Amino acid sequence: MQADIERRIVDGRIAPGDRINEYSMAAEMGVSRGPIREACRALVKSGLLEFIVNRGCFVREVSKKEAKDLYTLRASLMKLAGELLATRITDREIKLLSEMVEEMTKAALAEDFSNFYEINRRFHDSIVTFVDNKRLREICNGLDKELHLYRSQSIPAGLKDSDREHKEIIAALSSRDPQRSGQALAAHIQNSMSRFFSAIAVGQTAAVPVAMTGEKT
Amino acid sequence: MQADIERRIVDGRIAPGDRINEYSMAAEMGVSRGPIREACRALVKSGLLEFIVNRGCFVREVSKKEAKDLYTLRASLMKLAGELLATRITDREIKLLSEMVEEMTKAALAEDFSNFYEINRRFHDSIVTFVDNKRLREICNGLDKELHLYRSQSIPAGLKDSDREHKEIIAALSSRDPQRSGQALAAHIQNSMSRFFSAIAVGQTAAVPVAMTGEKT
DNA sequence: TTATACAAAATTGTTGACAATAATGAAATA
DNA sequence: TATTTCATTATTGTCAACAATTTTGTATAA
Repeated sequence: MQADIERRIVDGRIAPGDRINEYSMAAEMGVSRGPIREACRALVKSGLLEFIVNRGCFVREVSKKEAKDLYTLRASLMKLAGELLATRITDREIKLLSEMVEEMTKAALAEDFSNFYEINRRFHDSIVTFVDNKRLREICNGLDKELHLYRSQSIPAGLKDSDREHKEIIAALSSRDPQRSGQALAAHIQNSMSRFFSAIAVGQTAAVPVAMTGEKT
Repeated sequence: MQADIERRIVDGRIAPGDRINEYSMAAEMGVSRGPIREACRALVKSGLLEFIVNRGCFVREVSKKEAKDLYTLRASLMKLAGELLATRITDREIKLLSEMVEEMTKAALAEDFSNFYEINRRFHDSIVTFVDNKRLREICNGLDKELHLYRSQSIPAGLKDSDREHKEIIAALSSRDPQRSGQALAAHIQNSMSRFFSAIAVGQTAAVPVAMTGEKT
């Protein structure tokens, strides 16, 4: 239920700014409004929805400033994840991560972006899972979903750089060096942010007609 | 409504492990079960309640391992807060923080622990507020509340050390040195954790009769 | 034409009732 | 006595209806 609404938000079927109409949503899902309202309260707390009394729940519109703040947070937490994981990661876990990076390399070559992004998501989730700090994982995944609200119209950019950074993350974790691992992960998130904002900036200047067909800046 | 239930949990009127009886809670608050259920869904997402289908919501029981994980997270985020704040803090903000520390010093001398903790809470909230990263603030305050579930029976301990660390935080922020500020805040949280677990350990060995009058380990 | 006032419709807020499930306690059995 | 079975009770899950509020559309006036 909650996961269902979440999916609709994350994959863009409901766009930022849209209101969740309790009645329609309930009808679509074949339930009454009660469960919908309950699910929405949880999504508000997790940052995907905004709630205005007597007006309802709206899909969050994440501003550029907020997106930067979220990236900063995420970079800091992934740094922590790297530091903690370096001293406890198992060979098996390194192998699993390596395999994902290999798959991503292939997907990048095949220009299969949606597959790349899905593996990428799993890659980052695996890292925070291996750290074995439940709340860290929840928060990181929450931030990722929130950022997705901003990135939704994301342009695939810098896959080659991303790939190189993934390999450095694996190397750092394999060396079991906390500092290097933390640094590798923090840098990767910060670079992702840079790449994303660069891609956006290009889109704004070079592709104005497209950008003006209904998107928000 | 949600804040009301939250208060009951944080100040211990409802203890960890207790179930939220929707009907009684609704009656106590003079509303029906709907709004109570909605509020509880939010509190589940924020980590204060645990939800089991067909059995209801229970106040989280935070294990020692989880408490350590939360402290680790909080230390890392407060470090980030220090790093970010150092380069943007205003003289006025430094003054406000200094005043709180002074008040805490007084409260510590007067052995007014509840007052000390309230100012301490405001002190830490002010720091994350001044950083101007909304989500960082929300997460830090959330972690604090969650930790409160574990610390609820907290023994006042190391107020003098805590006071000294607060002064170093002020000094570090005043010097506008990101590294030093981050370090001061991270150390403060880590030391808080150490002090707390030491106090707990003492209670377990030296004060067993007291510890056995109904508390949980 | 624009602005305002007001009625109608849509939507959220809240409730009480009923269904489904789990917890409790008493009776029957070993 | 201890254990199991089963009916009773308590509690959560869901719903549909109504109240309160906001939004929308229309008619009126400047």
